[in-house]
Amino acid sequence: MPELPEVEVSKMGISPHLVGQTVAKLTFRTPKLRWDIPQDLKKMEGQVIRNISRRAKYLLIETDVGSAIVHLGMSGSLRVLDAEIAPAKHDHVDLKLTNGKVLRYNDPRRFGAWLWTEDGHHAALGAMGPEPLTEAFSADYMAAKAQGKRVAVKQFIMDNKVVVGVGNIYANESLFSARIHPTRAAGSLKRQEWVLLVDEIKQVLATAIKQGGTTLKDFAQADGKPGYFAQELQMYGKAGQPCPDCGEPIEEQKIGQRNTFFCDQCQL
DNA sequence: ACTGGCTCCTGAGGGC
DNA sequence: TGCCCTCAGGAGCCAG
Repeated sequence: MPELPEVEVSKMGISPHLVGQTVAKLTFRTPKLRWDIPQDLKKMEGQVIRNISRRAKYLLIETDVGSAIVHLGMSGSLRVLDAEIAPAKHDHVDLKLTNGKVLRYNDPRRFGAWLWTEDGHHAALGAMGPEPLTEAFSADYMAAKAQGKRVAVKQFIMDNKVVVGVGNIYANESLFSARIHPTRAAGSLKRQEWVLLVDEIKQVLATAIKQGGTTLKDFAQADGKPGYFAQELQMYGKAGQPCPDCGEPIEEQKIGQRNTFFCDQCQL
C-alpha cells in the first residue's frame, strides 16, 4: 500500500531515468484503472520529460504540452526497465522512451490512475489540504481546522482535505507515538496534543522516506505489503501483541471502515 | 456543512 | 492438496 513515503521514494527512484528523456510511445493494456485512461496521454509522445513532481500521493510526469498524473492506488508500482523485457501480468501502462528504456506501471488491483492535465489543474488535485512535511501543516492549523469537529481524530488526519498523504499505517503509528486515542473527537484535542501529533506525523513520514532512500534500488514496492518500513511499525497489524510501552495487548477496531490498532492503556 | 457508508479490484489467507 | 469465502485498502462520491 503505497503511502506518501513510498510515492516520494518512487519519485526519487524514477526521476533520474526520466527527466530530460524523450517519450517514444505510450501503451495501455487496460481501458481503465480507477478511471478511464484518457487517450490525450498520447500527446506526450515526442515530448521531453521536463520534471517529475509530487502532490499528495499523485506523481506528475511533466512535459511542455501537459502532464501525466499517476496514482499508485494501493497496489501500483513503477519500474524503469529495458523496453525489450516483455510485460508481465498486471503491467497496464508502458511509457517508452527513445533511449530504449520503459517506465512500466503495474497494478494488480487497479485502484490507481493515469490522468492527463494540460494546465496543471485537475479535479483529482483540487481541494487538498497542505503537504504534511511543510510548515503549512502545523499545530495551529490543525487546532483551528478541528474546532467543533466530532469525527474521530484518526479519520480527521486521514482526510485529504485536512492534510494530504497520511494513510492508514502512518495514522495508526503517529497516534500511538503521540499517545492519543484514535477514537477521540478531533475537536477535543488540546493544542498541546496537536503539537505532539503533528510532530509525530512529520517524524514518522520523514523517517519512512529516509528508510526508503537507503534502498532506492527497490523503490518499486510491487506487493501490497508495508515494505521497507515494516520493521519500524509498532502498532499496525499487531492486534493482540503486547504494546511496546506497557505490555497490554494491542486493540483492533474499525474506525471509518479502516482497521485501527491502538493501546487502550497508553493512548488517552 | 458534516458525517458516515459505499464502491472499485484482486491476491492473500483462513477455514475446512 | 485444494477450493471457497472473506477481507484489505485510497479516496471520490453520494445520501442523509
